[in-house]
Amino acid sequence: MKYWLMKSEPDVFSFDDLKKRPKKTEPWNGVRNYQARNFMRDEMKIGDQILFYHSSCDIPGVAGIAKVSSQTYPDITQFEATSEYFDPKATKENPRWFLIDVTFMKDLKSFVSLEEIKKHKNLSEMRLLQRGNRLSILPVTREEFEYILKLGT
DNA sequence: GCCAACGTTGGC
DNA sequence: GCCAACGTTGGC
Repeated sequence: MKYWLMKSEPDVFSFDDLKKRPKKTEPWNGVRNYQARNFMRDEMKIGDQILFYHSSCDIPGVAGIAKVSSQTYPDITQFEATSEYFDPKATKENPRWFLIDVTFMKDLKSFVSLEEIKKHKNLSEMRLLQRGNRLSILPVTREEFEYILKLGT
């Protein structure tokens, strides 16, 4: 099993929004970055655990725990001409963008802010903290995942 | 709103 | 295939 951190802007789609979805599940559509796509297409498997991270907001940080709940499949928004995620170069025979479904797994007792994460030496190697890392999906080690889980408990 | 970092695009 | 220009991300 692998561990991941997935960023979402809470104004657009927050951890609470995920909990309110039917089956507490959301297809992670709209990713248009190849590295992030490759993670979803090639590496993320059902049952992998996810730190659900709020970005571009007043207090960035990990809001809760989710999990991967589907195998990879094409992001349908790439075919929809009216979608903001429409990609004219993608075809159904040859889709360009893939995703997985994300499902709510559990709440944290307390939000683990980016500020808090930065205080802990054990987390200093996290890709999240490395310079210029703007990827919306990042791998996390088991140790980092468990450490953050503990901070939030 | 600023700006560093970096991905993408397109002309050559 | 290079690289300048441009766009986006995201913390501050």
